[in-house]
Amino acid sequence: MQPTGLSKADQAHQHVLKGITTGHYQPGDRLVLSTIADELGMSVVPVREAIRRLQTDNLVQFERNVGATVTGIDPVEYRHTMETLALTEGYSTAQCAPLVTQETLEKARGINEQMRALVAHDFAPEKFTELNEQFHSALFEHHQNPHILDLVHRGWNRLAALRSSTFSFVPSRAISSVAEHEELLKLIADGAEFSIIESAARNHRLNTLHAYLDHHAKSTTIDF
Amino acid sequence: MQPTGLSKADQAHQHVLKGITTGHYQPGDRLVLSTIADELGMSVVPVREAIRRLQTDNLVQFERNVGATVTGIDPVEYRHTMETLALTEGYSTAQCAPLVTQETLEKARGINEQMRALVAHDFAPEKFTELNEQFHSALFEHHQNPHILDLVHRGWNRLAALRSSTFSFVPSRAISSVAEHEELLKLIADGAEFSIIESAARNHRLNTLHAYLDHHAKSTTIDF
DNA sequence: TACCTGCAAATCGTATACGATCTGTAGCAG
DNA sequence: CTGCTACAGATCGTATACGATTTGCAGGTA
Repeated sequence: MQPTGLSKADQAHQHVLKGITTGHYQPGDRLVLSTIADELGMSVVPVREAIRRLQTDNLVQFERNVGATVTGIDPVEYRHTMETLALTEGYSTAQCAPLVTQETLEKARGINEQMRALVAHDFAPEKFTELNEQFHSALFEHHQNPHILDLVHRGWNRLAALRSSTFSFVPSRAISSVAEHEELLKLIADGAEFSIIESAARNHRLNTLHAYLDHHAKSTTIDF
Repeated sequence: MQPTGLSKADQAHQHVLKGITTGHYQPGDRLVLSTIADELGMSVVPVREAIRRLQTDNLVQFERNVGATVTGIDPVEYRHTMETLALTEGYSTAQCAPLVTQETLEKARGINEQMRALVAHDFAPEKFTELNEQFHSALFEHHQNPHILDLVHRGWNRLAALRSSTFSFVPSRAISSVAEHEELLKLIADGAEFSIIESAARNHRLNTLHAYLDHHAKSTTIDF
């Protein structure tokens, strides 16, 4: 075999992570160690390690002597995740702004135009969310602080796992989102100062969150 | 035995974490699974899990088929850690500000006075750092978002592990620090708005970082 | 019917055993 | 003396086996 193929624990990690993000494992599903081990043709030990890694990312809940379940779409959890992402991504975007090249700027504009077209014609929440991630990735991906970059990635992973794309529930938010993207790009292109860009990027995400919360408040009586 | 004592993996985790924060394990030390397992009278499996957990917190570095070492005092890592903590703690402090009770405020003032006394009389960096953590904990501990609170805690853990208390290298920073604490308390007591408190708390930590960087730049020729 | 008791199945937690990989060193060739 | 090779020790990676805990259900009792 290859001298440095991934360790089995890594394989298991990727497998389960993919299963969660693609929706093969639905929130609430149980993740039985032995079952997954059989599927991958390995013993339970590496699988166990993979599950625990996912646990620290809050992608699965783990109860001792009972087992692991995929973390559910708890509205409270959604709020916490979005808030954390607003914080980290906002900072990250602001700090990367001076480093954004003309080329990257163009790329981001292109993605945003695709999003605009999608909104106008046949809106598909999943595709929109995917483009949305690409758009933001382009703006923060070159962050110099690996810790913060890692936090941003974890946030996106968690959102993907929740599959609770706000745009599914609140399509109208997509329009504002595209407009805010354009504004953000303008700020970056103009070389706006750090705090301006940070709060723009942060509020952009918080606005999406609030759109969801407003929508949710109308469809349930439970206040959270 | 107790029906639900900690699992051995948890015991191992706590043991090694404590070893790192207390300095029993120094940065750069190797953490050999079998050795630790013997010390704790358990097999290597739980120890392995504990080490990997510490790895995701960036407290140890792990190389496949080689082993784990305690993360060293890399100035670059220190900067990244402090920057991340500035971000998360600043936000956390700002969001908790409206919830801070009169009682908590008094407690924080008391701690800060102890710090002031320490600076005036026999300055001890370790004690000062400990009080510093207590001071800030009081202000953010009731944060509603567990994700962010967790990030703050991880930051502090990492700092404790690095043991690279800025105040050891730059004692003069301690004086400014106490003054900034007082300012921060005043802002909270006066009910200053969110962004004011956030940037005050963030900059307070960044100032400590910069004090360290300036000091370090003078004592080495390596620019980073 | 409602509730308690006890057993059995499922599942996780850990120990032990063995194979895989890396690192350092001793020995040999040039 | 220098550089390469081969071997031995150390350490991790994983499989297998067994014990511990939880859960659910069946059966009995009030």
